[in-house]
Amino acid sequence: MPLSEQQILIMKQKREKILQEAIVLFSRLGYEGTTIKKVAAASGVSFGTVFTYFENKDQLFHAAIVEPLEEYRSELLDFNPNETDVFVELEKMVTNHIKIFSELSEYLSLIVHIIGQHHRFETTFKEIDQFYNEFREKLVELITSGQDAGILFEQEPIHVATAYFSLLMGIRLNTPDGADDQFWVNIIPIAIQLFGLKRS
Amino acid sequence: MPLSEQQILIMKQKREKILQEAIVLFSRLGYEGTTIKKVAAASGVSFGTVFTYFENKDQLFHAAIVEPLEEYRSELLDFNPNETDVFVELEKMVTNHIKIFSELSEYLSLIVHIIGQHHRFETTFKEIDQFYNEFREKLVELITSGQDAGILFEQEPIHVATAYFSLLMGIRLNTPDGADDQFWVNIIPIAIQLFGLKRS
Amino acid sequence: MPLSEQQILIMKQKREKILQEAIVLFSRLGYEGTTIKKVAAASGVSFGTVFTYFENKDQLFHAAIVEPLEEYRSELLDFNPNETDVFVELEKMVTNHIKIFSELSEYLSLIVHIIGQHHRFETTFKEIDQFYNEFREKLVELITSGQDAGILFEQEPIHVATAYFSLLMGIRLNTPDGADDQFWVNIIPIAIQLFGLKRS
Amino acid sequence: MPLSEQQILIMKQKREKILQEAIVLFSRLGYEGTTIKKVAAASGVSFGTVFTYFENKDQLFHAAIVEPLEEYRSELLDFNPNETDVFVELEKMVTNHIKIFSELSEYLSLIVHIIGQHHRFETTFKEIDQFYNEFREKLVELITSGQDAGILFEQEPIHVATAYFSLLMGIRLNTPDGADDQFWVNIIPIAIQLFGLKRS
DNA sequence: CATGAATGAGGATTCATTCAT
DNA sequence: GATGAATGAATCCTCATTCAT
Repeated sequence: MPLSEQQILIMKQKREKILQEAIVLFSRLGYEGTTIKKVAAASGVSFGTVFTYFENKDQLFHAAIVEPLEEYRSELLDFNPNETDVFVELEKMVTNHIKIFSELSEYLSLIVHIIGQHHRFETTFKEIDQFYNEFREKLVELITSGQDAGILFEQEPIHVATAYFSLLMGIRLNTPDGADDQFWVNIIPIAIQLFGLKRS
Repeated sequence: MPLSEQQILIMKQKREKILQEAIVLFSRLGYEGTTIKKVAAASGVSFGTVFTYFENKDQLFHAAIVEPLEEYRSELLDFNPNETDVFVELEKMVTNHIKIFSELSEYLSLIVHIIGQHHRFETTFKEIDQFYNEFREKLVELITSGQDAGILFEQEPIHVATAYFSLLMGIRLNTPDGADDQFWVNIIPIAIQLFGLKRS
Repeated sequence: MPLSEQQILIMKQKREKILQEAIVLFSRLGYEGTTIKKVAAASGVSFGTVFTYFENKDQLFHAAIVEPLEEYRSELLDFNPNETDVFVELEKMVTNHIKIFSELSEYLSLIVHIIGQHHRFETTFKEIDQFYNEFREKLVELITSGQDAGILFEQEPIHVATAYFSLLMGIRLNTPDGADDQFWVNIIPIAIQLFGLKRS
Repeated sequence: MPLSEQQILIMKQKREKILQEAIVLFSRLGYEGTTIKKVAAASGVSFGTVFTYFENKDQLFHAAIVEPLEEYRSELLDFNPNETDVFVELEKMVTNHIKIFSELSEYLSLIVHIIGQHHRFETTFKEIDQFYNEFREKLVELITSGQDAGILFEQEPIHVATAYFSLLMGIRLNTPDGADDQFWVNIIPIAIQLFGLKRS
């Protein structure tokens, strides 16, 4: 007797709830600081139920990293590296990225947690690293376009891409969650400078 | 019976050794991942000896963060915000900072560990935050000098300072330990751009 | 709505299947090593179904011991203690017993498991013990017959019976499952010696 | 500062105490039925202390099997297979073996526990099996001597050895701990019969 | 009746901390 | 001061059992 659609939906939601709470806890308390007990309490399920949805703590952690990564991937890669008007595209892209990062909060702490301890979380780290490289490659294309079009100063594109991503991450890391929107808006032109936009 | 000078020296060295190994372990394995036993083994002292020098694990952790911070503080604040030739001072400063950060490695992971989890390590975090503010304030002075002298574009100085520090941290975080010196040299001009240097 | 005959048959078979697999698992893995999940998987039924047929794990365990015991009881007691030709009867009996024990394998491990831990499985142990006594009593009759007839040396019959049963059990226990038939045949005359058969 | 002799002695005794209690518990309750908590309580030490002396439960179990085995090995192998007077040697040996087995009690249940579940305790089982083979080989020598000397009937020696050991084990297994000495004495002549002693 | 999600008690193990030597 | 044995709280995980569907 298979589960009813209703049941399946409830289970999906329960799994999602556990995962969301796990992300928050992992990012605030780290891997060891987060206990299954805490995750269960935060999710409003019993201790054992966490294990119904995730085989073990490691797997929960892995899922907490990787599943949201997929969502962010498309959002962050949503720019056209071959756009003719590089200036406009760049501004649009940075604005978008800043917005995304400003809302990332908890999750980014988690990512940083992994990067900072990649020795420990190798498998998971690799997935992040792969996205990181993908992201930079697409940025390189855009930067090269801009340099070819004479809109950007000549700089090694990969280094610019690295610096740009690092800036986004560093700022998000150094900025308390409560920062107002204006702060993030102010950062936009500063970040754009990294690309070496020629001022007319 | 007072300890001989010899004794005191040996004890100082022992404490220092334990602290150094603790920094490495904490940064690689995180707070919970690091055990006193591991610290003792790495330092070549017995288990109980760690407690002779540090009251408990928390205190050891705190010391592992705060004590090196003092060293880095003076190194990082070693620039003159009122220098007449802002351009030269800026270049010197950035070069110096990049050098420091490129060598920071293990320790910075630790700092990031704390920042990412400031909820957990409040007291320790405050000390880092205080340095962070001090650093930015001094940068603001320099940036303002540059803007007043017409060498830098007008931008909100505090945001530039924030972005600059974030960039340093973000890059160090995203760069594997083995990166060669040339990489870091290449970052220098890109970082300088953040300050809005007018190109002639 | 009463169940159809068909239904009842299917259920009986299902119960039997579960019990058989439980016997195998209990004997290989012990009581705690055997989980309901494993039993369910081995029986091709779902987890909860096991509880449809057996109230709880203890009951399943008890059934796994006791139900086959009934089968073996009649097989093992199938000899005539008052037979005139004790020699023939003895040989027939031992041959039969050896055959039964050689095929017992898994199940006997289980019995031994209980005997070895009678403190834990008291109720179940008593059932085994009762059969043990019944078996020995009937053996005593046969032995007494033989001694009275002057075919067997005088020895305390109950001790001979005890030794005989112990031998059967000990051999089965010490012999790997794969032993060939010849081995078991070779044991027959050796076992018979226990009874003190006068050699002519 | 090394531990004092006094300390070392106390520790040795403590380890021995834990091991002894573990043997009793393992044999009464089986592997899973025995918990570290119970072992600790029975030994009068705290929970964590058990782990000071034994790395984990598996190791404790292994030690509980193997360490006494060494003691019993020499006791059980203490007979001369080349003795001229096989009859005397045989009687002496059996008497000795019966005595040992009668006192073995708890420990033998443990051995049986392993043998009955050799699938699960492979490494440990191998050590027992090795002793088993060693014991039978030495018995074979004695039996062969007896047959060569015309004192024993011709029977396949290895099978006799197997049956003899099985008898010892089976009896010990089927006999409650409280059995009086007389019972064991009575078993001696019955056991000797297995060897096929020619009656004069 | 069959299924399998939910629950939480119980078990092995780790580890910070204490303290006697 | 140095050592490491003793302790037990806290953690992850398993699993029997319940019960809604």
